[in-house]
Amino acid sequence: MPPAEIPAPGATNFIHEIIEADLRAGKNGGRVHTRFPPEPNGYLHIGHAKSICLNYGIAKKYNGKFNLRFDDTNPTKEDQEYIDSIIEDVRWLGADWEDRLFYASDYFEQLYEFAIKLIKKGKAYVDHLSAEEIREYRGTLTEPGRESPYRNRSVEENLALFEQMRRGDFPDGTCVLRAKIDMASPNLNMRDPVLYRILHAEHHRTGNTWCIYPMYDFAHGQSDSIEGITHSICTLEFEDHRPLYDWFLDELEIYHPQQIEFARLNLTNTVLSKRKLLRLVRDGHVRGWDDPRMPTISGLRRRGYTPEAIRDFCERIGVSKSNSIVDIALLEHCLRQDLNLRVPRVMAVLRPLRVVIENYPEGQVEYMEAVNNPEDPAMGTRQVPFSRVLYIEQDDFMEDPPAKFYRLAPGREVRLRYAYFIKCVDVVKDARGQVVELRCTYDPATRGGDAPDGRKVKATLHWVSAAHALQAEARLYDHLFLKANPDDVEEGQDFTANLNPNSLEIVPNCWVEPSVAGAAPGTRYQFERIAYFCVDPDSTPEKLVFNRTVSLRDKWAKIAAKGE
RNA sequence: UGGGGAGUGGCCAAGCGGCAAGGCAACGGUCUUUGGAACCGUGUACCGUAGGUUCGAAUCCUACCUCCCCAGCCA
Repeated sequence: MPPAEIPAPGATNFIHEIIEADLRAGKNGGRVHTRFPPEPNGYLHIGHAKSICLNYGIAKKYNGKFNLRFDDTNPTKEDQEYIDSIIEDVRWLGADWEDRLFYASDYFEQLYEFAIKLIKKGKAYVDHLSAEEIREYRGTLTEPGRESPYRNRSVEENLALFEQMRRGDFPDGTCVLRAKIDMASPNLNMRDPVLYRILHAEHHRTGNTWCIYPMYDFAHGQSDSIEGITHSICTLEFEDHRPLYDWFLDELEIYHPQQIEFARLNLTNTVLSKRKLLRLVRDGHVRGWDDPRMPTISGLRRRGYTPEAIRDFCERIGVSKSNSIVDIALLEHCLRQDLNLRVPRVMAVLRPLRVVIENYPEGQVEYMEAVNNPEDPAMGTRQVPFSRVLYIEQDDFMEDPPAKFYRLAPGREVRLRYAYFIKCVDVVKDARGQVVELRCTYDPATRGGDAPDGRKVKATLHWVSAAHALQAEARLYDHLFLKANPDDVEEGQDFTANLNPNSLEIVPNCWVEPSVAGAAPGTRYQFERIAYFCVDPDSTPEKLVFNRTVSLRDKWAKIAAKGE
């Protein structure tokens, strides 16, 4: 259920409540305008999706507007690659910024003018203290800071110095522009924060036109103001920056957006910080930002997630101000919920066990009609070839079955989905005693899956015709981290100690029914009784490659696990 | 021991003074040509703690406890 389709009135979280109160009070002339303001220094992840859905959802719900703006104020960490990926991801998630794609760098000249205004008001000064000295002068959490000796330079001197900074007269680190607020403030953000620093770095958009760049704090609030953002929604850690943003807006006498903070998303069994995700990529713990195990949007997309499932998830987790860790099982639930209704079924055997139907004529092939999706008859049917030699799943046979195992066993009869009842009459083993083949017989009267005499079987197995099946590789993914909280480690260890060594299992020799031939990367299927899969971009016509998106819920797995 | 936030069943989360929604998870069961899906059922939540106000408090007041964020010329 995309946010775009639920314009139903009524607050569903505390931010909606605030907005509705504003609307009732006639604030902003009834206007609602939000934005998503990423820094292009990494890939977007599921936590960002929460913010995107929140902001875009609000714009849709209250008939407002939504901007995409890059807060690109630090050229040393940003890159066009990130801009491209972010644009792709936000669009894929379904948020529409129409023609309002902006960059904080679009406002560099304006921001510079704002700085001049503060200097002229005697509210900003050029400080020649070194970075270390500034830190020392800032004081601590419990002790007030000290004023810089350069704090009381004249307006003229500050203007001249700032002009020189812009002109490039000084090397990096020589001096900074600082706001003149209160070195004794209990809020460290108010202790004369740095506004501009010298960075002789080429900016991915403005090139070399600037060698001074505004700090995020000096750019963010004003950018929102410039864009007429009515509700600046951000995460909790910016709560104590709010007084600073308010100070800028007041001193500059410009439009005043309202900042509202909410708790960022945390998910069990994964990490959601850019720093840690970057580390996983750099250290080769995963194959890249779009590794299907990554909680990045690109990773989830490659894994087979749908935007709808992610939106539904973001809807269900709610929005509050308390730090929380959402169970990743909820994300997976939303995924299954969505996939179940729209993804076609297909039969595939991951770990093949050869089955020969002794009484089935050699060379004969029958085409069985199979339903593409029992949840949606409109998806039609397909023909699946059946012949004398088949493959079934190794797990579907046990020579010495325990009590609740209903599947195939010596002498037992089961149903082959959409085909016949078969009975196991013999088990063929190799020299090591491994079962390598099953000899079975079929009952021609059970074609279609029912016995005219009314006898029942307790299990239905999926299968594939050996002569017709396509070879494939399956990549089975599991949680990236073993512990719900990856940061729960022993002294001296870090989160990588909790990495799941089995987060990727490659099953090289699988067989899938021929109907999937030619499927494009990204195509999703449910391999019946196993899991949802999608075609990976690594797939070739010769060798199909499938990613396991999410497994089916498996009651037998639970029963089996309990038995052990 | 400065400032800013938060504490409701295993995990999220409603609740805004009148006698604790919902979802996920878990556990039973029904049904089933996916042990899938669907459907039905199962939790004495002393609402962080202790006091107080009130006929009545998760909701108001006081104190305390615990957790998170802030000392980048990062965002």
